[in-house]
Amino acid sequence: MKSKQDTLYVGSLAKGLRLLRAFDEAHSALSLAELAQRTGLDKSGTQRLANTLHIEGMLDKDPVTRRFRPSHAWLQMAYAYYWSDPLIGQAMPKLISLSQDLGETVNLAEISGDHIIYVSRLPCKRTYFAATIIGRRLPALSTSAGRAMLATFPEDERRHAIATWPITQFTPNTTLDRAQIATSVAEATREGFAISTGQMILNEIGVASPIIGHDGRAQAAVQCSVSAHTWSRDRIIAEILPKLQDTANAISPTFRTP
Amino acid sequence: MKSKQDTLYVGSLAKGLRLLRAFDEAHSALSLAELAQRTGLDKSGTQRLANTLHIEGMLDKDPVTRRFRPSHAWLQMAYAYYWSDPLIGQAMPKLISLSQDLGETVNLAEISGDHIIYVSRLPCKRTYFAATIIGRRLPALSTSAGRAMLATFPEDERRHAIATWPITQFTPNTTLDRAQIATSVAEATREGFAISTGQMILNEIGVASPIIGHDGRAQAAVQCSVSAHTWSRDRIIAEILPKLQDTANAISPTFRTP
DNA sequence: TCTTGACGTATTATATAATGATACCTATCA
DNA sequence: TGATAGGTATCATTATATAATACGTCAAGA
Repeated sequence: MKSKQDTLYVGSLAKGLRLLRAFDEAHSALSLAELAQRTGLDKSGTQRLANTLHIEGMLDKDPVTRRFRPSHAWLQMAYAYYWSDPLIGQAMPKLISLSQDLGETVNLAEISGDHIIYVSRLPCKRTYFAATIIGRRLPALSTSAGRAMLATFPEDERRHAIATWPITQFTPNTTLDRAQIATSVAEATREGFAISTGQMILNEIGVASPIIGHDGRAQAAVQCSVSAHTWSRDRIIAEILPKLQDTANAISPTFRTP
Repeated sequence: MKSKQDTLYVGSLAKGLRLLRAFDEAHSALSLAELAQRTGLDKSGTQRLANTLHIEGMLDKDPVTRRFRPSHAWLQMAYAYYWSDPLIGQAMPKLISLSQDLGETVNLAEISGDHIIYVSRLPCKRTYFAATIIGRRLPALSTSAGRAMLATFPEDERRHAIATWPITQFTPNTTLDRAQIATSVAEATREGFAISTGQMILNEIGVASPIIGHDGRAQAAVQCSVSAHTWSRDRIIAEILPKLQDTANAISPTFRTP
């Protein structure tokens, strides 16, 4: 086995993390054998690592099926994350007000490489499960929040991102044409917000307004998801957007004081 | 250094987890030295472990202050947790309806040893930060949710818990007298719900209704937090409780089908 | 009822990979 | 300018993780 950068790199720890990452939406409870298969580790190693994680309280083990599952510790990690994110403390009360005001689902998204990640979600309507829980990562180019943020980046960076960042087709309407995305982002640069339709799920419209940092770049965006059945583009711009932008702007100034 | 259970236990992995656990609400960004101090590991070890976690994307490193912070991966872990919790998928849409219906903050709590942990939170009003984020662990005996769940346990277990589980004084009103807690839990056993005042924060009232599993024990509870300034005990029981219990009951049956 | 195979668990000899001491570098402050 | 503290890099040593193997258990199929 190879070390990525010898001597400052602890392989066993990295392997343990591989086990943790083996769990996702499609793999919520894994047997030892599945764990071994998904991580590419051998049986013995998986056994030892999984046992260690179990003893340390990172994995629960069903006493009858012998399957491992994420433990409550995984939620505590989110808790610790929230305290460490300089944005979230500022944003939270304002997002709550906004969601109550709009009566629609409000999200806070941050950029995470070439994806966005939903850091906070305040669902107001029944939607599909994945839209109600935090930590979801989506290709930035396919989301209103991602486009709104990207729109604040320097032009060359923007162009590079549009050309290279990944796109996954979620619905028949997911925009795969990068030229079209470029248009959408350019519009967002001009207008200061992004709007997208049916990218993740059909008949869902997303609007997003960037939260601008001290350097002019957005690290985050306030986003709102509504149903196309009850909302038109014009009405969104007239009724939702102003409040959305006010909220985003209200969060911006205090972010990372210089 | 000693292994807890020789040979099936990987010490380096466990130490790496110690680093992760060093982050909490009071320690959101740690320098190498602080990390070493908080984990009790030596400088070299901390360096290697922290580096590994950084390379693997578990810790972000501020390039200027050189401090480590939880990365977005910590939120992804919460995401994976949600898919693995058999209760949450059932509960989520019903909790959303409830919170919209009540216009008050609704939480889903689960038992976690002698604590409760908030698994889902739907804040509807501005409150203190910690009440808006998931993953918070609180002593079960000091919370309405904890008492509501405990109330469904067999009597000897209940008695043992009341006698031994930890209590932390958060406010001047936090009940420290275990006899009083016993009374409160007994009442919850009779009535099928628990109500508590000013345990975590002054002028906050919590009501909780247990979600009963197939074995008659509650693994979770639906909880609602309101302000004592606008709500009386009687009005809570008249207006909030019925809906709260309906929701809890609606979640129960499908939980862990036999 | 016996055979087979898949899976979880336990043991052990071996050498790899984690270790911790030490030295180096870079800031900050007196 | 010198001293201190904190971060970074190097290296010999052996403790510790490893992978092979063997054992136990259960369920399916013949």
